[in-house]
Amino acid sequence: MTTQWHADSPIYLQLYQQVITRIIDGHIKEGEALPSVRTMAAELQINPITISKAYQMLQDEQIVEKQRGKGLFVKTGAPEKILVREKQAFLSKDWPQIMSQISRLNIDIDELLSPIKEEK
Amino acid sequence: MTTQWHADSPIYLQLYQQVITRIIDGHIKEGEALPSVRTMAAELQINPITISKAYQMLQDEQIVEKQRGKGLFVKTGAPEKILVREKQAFLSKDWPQIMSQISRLNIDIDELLSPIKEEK
Amino acid sequence: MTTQWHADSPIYLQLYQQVITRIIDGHIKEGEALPSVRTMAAELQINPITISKAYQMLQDEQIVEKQRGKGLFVKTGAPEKILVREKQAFLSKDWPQIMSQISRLNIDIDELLSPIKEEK
Amino acid sequence: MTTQWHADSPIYLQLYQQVITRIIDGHIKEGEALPSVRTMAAELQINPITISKAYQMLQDEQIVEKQRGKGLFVKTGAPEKILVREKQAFLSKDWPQIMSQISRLNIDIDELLSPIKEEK
DNA sequence: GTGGTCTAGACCACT
DNA sequence: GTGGTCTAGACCACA
Repeated sequence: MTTQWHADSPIYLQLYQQVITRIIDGHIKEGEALPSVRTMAAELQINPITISKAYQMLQDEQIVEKQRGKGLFVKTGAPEKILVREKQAFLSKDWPQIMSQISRLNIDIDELLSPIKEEK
Repeated sequence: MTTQWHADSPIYLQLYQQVITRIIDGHIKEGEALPSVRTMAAELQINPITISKAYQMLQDEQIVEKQRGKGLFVKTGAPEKILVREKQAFLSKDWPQIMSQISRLNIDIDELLSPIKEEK
Repeated sequence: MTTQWHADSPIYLQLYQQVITRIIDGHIKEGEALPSVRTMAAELQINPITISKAYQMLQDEQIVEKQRGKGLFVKTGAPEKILVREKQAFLSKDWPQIMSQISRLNIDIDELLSPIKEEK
Repeated sequence: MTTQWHADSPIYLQLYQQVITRIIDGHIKEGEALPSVRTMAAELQINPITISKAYQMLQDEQIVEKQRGKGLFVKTGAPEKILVREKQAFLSKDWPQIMSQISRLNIDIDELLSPIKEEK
């Protein structure tokens, strides 16, 4: 997991989001283990506490579970669960804001989408 | 200017964004004065320094100019300038991220847009 | 006296400096009157108090004197007096700072002066 | 960093200028950290917020970057960048004014420079 | 009246 | 430990 951090959001959140993404897209599968805090910390050159914070969030949200002495494992059903949750969040929170932003800036939606339509 | 603050971003930034919005939509016009720091502070029940911080940003970005002893005034050309700047920012930064998010979550674009199409 | 104000120094100081300059370069001569506060204020679209402040400085420095009921008049000997004073101030305060700035920025003096030498 | 404040410009600006100077002259090098806000505040007997204000300017100007939770570090390339910027500012803004001042006061340039020539 | 600066002290998020 | 934000209250320069 190679990464470049951007300054605007806390590292632990960026890391959290990355793990989420990798679970959704199948890079990390149900039942698989996450890299250990130490491994991760070494690889990403990051303070272990920061890693822990991200991992803690994943536990709090029931996405991974701790197996004592072994590490953290992706729970069964987690990928779908995440996908559904993120979709809902996007549709109910992000998208309305995006739409209002678009109309506020007087941007033409069709123009935004034309490149995509062409792909079809 | 009635307002409800949300916790996730600093007040001075929210205030800054609000002024920007009110300039874009024409509530505050070119050459007009912003409400004085003290007025604003009293009205919004906020520390004057917090207001100053927002106003300072607007000066730094050449959106507003100080007339010594009189107050802050919207510079001529500012509304268009802001609009262009925000549009560009949206198209080059926000929108690509939104698109990648949409494809990442495997969301159907037509579904997103159906409510809008119906408006037409 | 047509003028464009710049924001970085107070108007009354800019005005003061202008009068000084016009006395040095002979536009306003010994014994001549300054435009009245009111005239000046109307012409420059400036608060009369601001004009007064500049005029007061000129009185304090014995450059002009009040003739009751008539106005302010440039004292005899004022032009030379100013010239000497400003020269001294420049040589003892400004110039040393300029020199240190030049060396700090590692600027070549000859390069600065080449355009001038050519004039000769 | 020992300092004596002068009254005519705000402390945070003087501090800002000092840091700039120390970066140009190599006392603070690329990649190095600035003294922490608290350290500086204690050392200079100044309110931390005042320090922050100076540091904020340095960030806004891309001279220094924040490493979250670690402190502020001089960006690579910053020293040259600053030097170039300051030189340009001097040549395009300060120097012309100086020259006009010199001619206005009818000062002989060679006389100004004679002490320097002798150094050679 | 206007905005700008500074202090003292508190609280927060991040690493 | 780091910087960022906010408050309450004071003082100043400017018009």
